[in-house]
Amino acid sequence: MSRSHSSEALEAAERLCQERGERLTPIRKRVLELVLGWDGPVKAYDLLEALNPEAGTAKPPTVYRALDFLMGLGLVHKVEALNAFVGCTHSHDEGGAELYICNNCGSVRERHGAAVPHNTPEGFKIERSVIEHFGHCGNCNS
Amino acid sequence: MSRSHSSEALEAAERLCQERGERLTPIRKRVLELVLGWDGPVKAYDLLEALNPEAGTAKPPTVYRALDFLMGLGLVHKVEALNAFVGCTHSHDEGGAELYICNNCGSVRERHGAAVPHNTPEGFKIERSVIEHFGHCGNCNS
DNA sequence: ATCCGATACGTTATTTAGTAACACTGGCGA
DNA sequence: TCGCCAGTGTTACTAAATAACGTATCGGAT
Repeated sequence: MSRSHSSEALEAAERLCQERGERLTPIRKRVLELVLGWDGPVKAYDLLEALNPEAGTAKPPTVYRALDFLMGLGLVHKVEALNAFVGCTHSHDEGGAELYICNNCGSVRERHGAAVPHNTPEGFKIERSVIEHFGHCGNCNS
Repeated sequence: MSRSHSSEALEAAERLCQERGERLTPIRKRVLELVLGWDGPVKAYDLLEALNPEAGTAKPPTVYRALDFLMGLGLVHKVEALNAFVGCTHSHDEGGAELYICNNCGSVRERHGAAVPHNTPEGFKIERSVIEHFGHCGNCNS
């Protein structure tokens, strides 16, 4: 399960913030750690709960604001079909990710770059794509 | 705006139900009509509202049940990123649709068949794909 | 120094989405 | 005619997300 070292991702986050003149505040950092360390996609309210003993009594806006910020940086993606969030270690530059989500173990694999639609309607200019594949990963269907 | 004749789609729905031994009850039919006739993706609670003067006081389960049924038949798709629903006139057989949604006018175009991912993780078996492109349609970006 | 504006965070409340659980009904086959 | 069952009604609740406004903190300009 995507439990890759989050420490390097955190450093990447720091760097990214520097570059962009953004601030990786304690809350944002903590949320990022939680998302990265989570076993599969994580719900906002689960994050909230995880956040709470340690951060007083955080409320929904707190976690949603942090998530929005991190998504803006491309460090976190939302899984639209699950209303859940996944961390991203690639430090890619924009251009939506393509997600492969295992229904069995919850693991998420991420791919980038243009599974270019072959069949775009005449004149349609794509600005954002949501691409989420659900199924069974190599471990779970063997 | 996808205001194509819904009458033929309704007939197709009738046929489909016959084939499968399902029943296109008044509520289901009415919901399908509403979705097909709607200007762009429609929210469940807007359907509920539209349903209400005419159908007594429908409650959420009523509309969600109808939508689930219609999705099962492939006559309605959910736009995951919007928590909204769109009608489908293609009478295709399964195999998730690929949606092009205009951020400006709300129109939705639908495509089928395999924008086959070029980059699937080793061993991953896809069972369901959510593919939603947002941007501007030909009418709106010209 | 201190004032200012901007950014982030706290807090309350509300809206929007979706489902669980159970009761009722009407048709249809045994 | 009995009993099943799919469909619907109904109540209540959980989950997801945001609006609106108040408060704190930091950095730069005066």
